[in-house]
Amino acid sequence: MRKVDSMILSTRGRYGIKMMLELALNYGKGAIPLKDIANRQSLSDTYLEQLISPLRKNGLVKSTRGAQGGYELAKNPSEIMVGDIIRILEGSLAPAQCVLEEEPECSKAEYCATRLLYEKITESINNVIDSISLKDMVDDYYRLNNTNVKRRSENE
Amino acid sequence: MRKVDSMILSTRGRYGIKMMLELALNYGKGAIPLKDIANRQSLSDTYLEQLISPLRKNGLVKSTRGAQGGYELAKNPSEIMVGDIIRILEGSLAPAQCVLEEEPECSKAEYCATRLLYEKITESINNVIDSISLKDMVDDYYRLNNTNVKRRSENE
DNA sequence: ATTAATTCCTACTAATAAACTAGGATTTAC
DNA sequence: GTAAATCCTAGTTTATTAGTAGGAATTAAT
Repeated sequence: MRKVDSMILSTRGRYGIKMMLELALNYGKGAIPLKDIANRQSLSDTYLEQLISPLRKNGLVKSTRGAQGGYELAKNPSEIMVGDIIRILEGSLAPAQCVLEEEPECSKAEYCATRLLYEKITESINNVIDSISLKDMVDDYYRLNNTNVKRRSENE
Repeated sequence: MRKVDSMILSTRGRYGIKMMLELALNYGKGAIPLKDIANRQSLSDTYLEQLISPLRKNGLVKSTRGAQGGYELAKNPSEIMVGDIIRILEGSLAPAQCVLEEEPECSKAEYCATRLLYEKITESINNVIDSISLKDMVDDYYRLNNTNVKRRSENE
C-alpha cells in the first residue's frame, strides 16, 4: 500500500524550520546548544546536528565550539527567509526535473504544456517561501500565543 | 549521498498529468487504448494501468473494455482541474501532516507558527492547481506549438 | 591540567516509499 | 474463437529518508 499523502517537506525541511525558529526566538541572547533545542522539540540531537551543518556552511547560523558553546543566527531574523532554509535543506522545490535551472532543457521544452504548468506551480511556491522571514514567524508566534513573554515550547 | 532536489510530484502525478493531457487532446474522438499513450510517451503501460485505475474510479475517465476498447475523459476538459488529478494520484499536497484536514489537530496548533506557514504554502499550491483545467493545458499546448493541427508527441 | 560540554565529521544502518513487473481473469469487437 | 483490450492483486527492486554510531577537535570552568 502506498502512502496516501505527499509531504512537500521532509523532516529535513520541517525540523530545520523548527530549529531556526527556536534560534530566532532566542536571537541576541548568545549561542544555545543544539541539545537544548532537540530536547525542547523532542527530536534527535544527532540528526539535528546533520541538518544544522549545511545551514552553518551557508552562512545562516554561526557556531561556538566547546563547553558553553552552541549555535545562534548569523544575521537578523528579518534577513533570513524560509525559502533560504528550505532550499539549503531540501534543494529546489520543483514538480519535475525539467523546471530546475541546472537541468539542460528537455528536447521539446518549447512544445511542452506540462512544463508550463510546473513553472506556474514552482513560481507560486517560491513566492510564498521567499516572502516569509523568520521575523515574520516570530511575530506570528507571539501573536498566536497572545503574550510578550518569550516561551520555549513550539510544536510541529 | 542524498538526493539534491525535492520533486513535489512523483511519477504518479507527473505521468498522470501527461496521460490526462493526451486524453484531453483526443477528447471527443472515442476511446484510445492505454498502450498507445504509453508508447507515445515511452512509459510502461502496466504502470500507467495502475495510475488510470483510480482516475476512473473517481469519475475522471471512463473505459471501454475488450478489443477496440480504451479510455477517454468522462467529462469536458474544462471541467477537469489539474488539482483533481494530483489529489487522486498523490493525495493532498501539504508540507506537513498537521495541515491535512483528516488529521487531528496537533496539541499546540493554536500556538504553532510553523503550522501557519504550512497553511500558507498549501493554500498557494492549491490556488494554482485548482485554477488550471485540462482545457487550459490543451490551449497552451496548441499555442506553444503554434499550430491547429493536433500533434501526438508531448514531452515531460 | 583535567574534565565536561560542546561542535564537527564520516560512515554506516534500518525503515519506508517509489517505481515498477508479473500473472492471470474478464470482456468484447471482429 | 481469437486477439485486443481493461481489470485486479500481489509481488520485487531500487532509491530515499531518517536516523545511529563513534570518535576527533575545541573550549570554559574547575
